[in-house]
Amino acid sequence: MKSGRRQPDRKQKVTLTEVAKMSGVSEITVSRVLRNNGPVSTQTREKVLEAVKQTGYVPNRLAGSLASADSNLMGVVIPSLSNIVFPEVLRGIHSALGPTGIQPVVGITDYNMEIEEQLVRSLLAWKPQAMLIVGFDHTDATRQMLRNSGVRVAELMDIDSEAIDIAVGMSHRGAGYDTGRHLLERGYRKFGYVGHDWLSDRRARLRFDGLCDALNRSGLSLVDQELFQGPSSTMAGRQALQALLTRTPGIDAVVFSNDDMAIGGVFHCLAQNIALKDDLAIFGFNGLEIGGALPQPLSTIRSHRFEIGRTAVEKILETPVQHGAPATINTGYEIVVGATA
Amino acid sequence: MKSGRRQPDRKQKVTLTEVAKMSGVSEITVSRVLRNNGPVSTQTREKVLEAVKQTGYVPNRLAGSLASADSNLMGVVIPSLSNIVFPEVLRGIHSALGPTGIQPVVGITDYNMEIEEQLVRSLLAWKPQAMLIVGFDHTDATRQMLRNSGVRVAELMDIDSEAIDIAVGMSHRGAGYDTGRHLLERGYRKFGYVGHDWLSDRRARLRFDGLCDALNRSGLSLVDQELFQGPSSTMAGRQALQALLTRTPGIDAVVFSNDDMAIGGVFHCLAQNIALKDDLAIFGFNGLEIGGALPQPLSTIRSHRFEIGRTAVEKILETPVQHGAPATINTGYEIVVGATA
DNA sequence: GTCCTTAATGACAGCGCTAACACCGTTATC
DNA sequence: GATAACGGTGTTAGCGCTGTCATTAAGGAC
Repeated sequence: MKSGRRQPDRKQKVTLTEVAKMSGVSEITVSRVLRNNGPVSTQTREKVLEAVKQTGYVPNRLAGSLASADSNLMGVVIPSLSNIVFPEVLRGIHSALGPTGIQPVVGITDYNMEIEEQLVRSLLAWKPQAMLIVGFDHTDATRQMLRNSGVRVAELMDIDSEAIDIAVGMSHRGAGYDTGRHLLERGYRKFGYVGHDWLSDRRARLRFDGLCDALNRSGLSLVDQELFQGPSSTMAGRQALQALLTRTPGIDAVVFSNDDMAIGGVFHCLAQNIALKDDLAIFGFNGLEIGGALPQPLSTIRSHRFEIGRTAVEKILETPVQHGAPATINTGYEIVVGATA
Repeated sequence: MKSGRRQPDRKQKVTLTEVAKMSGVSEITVSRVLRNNGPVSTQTREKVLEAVKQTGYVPNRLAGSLASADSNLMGVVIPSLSNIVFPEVLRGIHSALGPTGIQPVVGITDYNMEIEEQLVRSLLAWKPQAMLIVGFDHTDATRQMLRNSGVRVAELMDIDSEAIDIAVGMSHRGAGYDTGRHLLERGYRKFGYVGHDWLSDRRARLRFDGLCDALNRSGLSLVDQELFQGPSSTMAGRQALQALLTRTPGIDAVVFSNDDMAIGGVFHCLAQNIALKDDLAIFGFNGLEIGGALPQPLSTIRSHRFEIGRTAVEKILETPVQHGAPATINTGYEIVVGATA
């Protein structure tokens, strides 16, 4: 038992030292074998690998990363997992991370900037290779920390503001605007809006602004709107549409804050025998798979959530440190014509 | 510039040493202040905090964890993010982890046991506090590593096999069986099944087995089944139901592998004017929110995905090391009667 | 044979932090 | 007034690994 003053039985069971002793070489040689780094004879390599197998040695990355100042972790900060879009972004991140051996450490802010700050602080403590974070709404302290960290930072989803380092996403204002144009071109004139909590979803707000903008330019404005306090959901969309139509008859097109809500709207129409598109146009946002499987495919805008995650990781790994000028990558969006508008 | 042989500009910018010097105390005192650990006078504490603020010091957890053999990381291994249930489990995990300051490190296996092994290996290298992993299908090496690691291991979702340490989930066999009983009691007799890839979804297979079991005990068996090669999706469910009904008319109840698929089935019926429940019963699994928002709420079984994640973390944090006997926690399920069966 | 290069290995210091113990001065205890 | 107890602080020695340089042996060039 070696132990100096430390507990004899700390967590670590087998260390490099043991493997080195067993295979009759130095620690650094074992390290070289394991990392495939530096010249090692085939003989030695085999001896070492044999010893590794025998001992069941598991390297300690904490020690490794500390010694080499290179952690192979990536911080990921997202507001929520309830909204389907973020798991999809995560998928994209994972897909790009797969081959690199980098592991994501995920934090959830619940749309709270204080929690986000806290989270960024503790993620940076792991000396991550890079940080991915959703949106532009951060406290000054958060922005400060991210800038000072020196690691690459990607702000995801949105490109309507200036990035700390790089931003990867699409213009939500533009999407809202194009939604309005699309519906106007199809002859709709009496617009309603059904949305969810704006405080937490700044991007929904941007789309709303874009929509209003498009209407205004045609001398129109929203006839009525219904905002649901809380996260978006199908049920909320269904109920909100009912409320809206009851309060304000005559509306011929309703734009929803996203597909979840819009599908709820579709369900309301199905239940009430309201003819989609003819009696009432319904328009969503996101382009979820389920919208395309509806009896009448949902008219919506497809955002490229998976690509946002993947692209961000790819871009960030190209250059390991922050270069001066912030950049923006537009992953775009496209209108899905569908059959509900 | 201190630097010995190392690069003068490694990643770390400000260290404890700097903060200590600036505030005129020793490193350990700074450490104590920052960890709120050990007695420190208010005066000293303030001096230190001031210096921390001035320097923008960010602790290095790699070093801290190495020194204290205690990492505050938790490994999480899930098969996929495409299937909505796993993000919900993740939510549960996050919710329980929130107050503890432990960060999850997430790995995705894509339902591949080799990748899983690889992933477990590299997650264990971070000396996590515990490991959460979905299901019981692991390679021997994976099981070995998990057992030897000494850290708590929770296997999630399923409780139909013996756990390495603890299992948290529900009986999928039982859910399938109860689905069958429920439909039989309602007088359905000609059963069809629509499912997705069994290779990747062992739990769907267990439910299927349970269903068949229930039918057999009533002297019945499936009339026909349609398996979709690939991940579950609403569109797949819709198309598969169509195929099934075309091939085998006269079926009066179809059990789907999950709600995604079942909702696709509902959409098919809506599009074809097939009267749900009367002409054809549709039954899902999961109890997704959207099923309840349909014009006719989906009949299904609610699994407690969020609770599985939360409970697993809570249980695992109660006792920090593996105790001998494997345990099982049943989070249960319940039938949601709905209006489609 | 000399010089140079390259492959293979090792010695050593140190990454940034914390556990363990030691120490000092002050106050409480009798 | 001696002893104990405690708050507050520092010294020291690592945690387990890898970067850097040194060393040896084995070829190749000429």
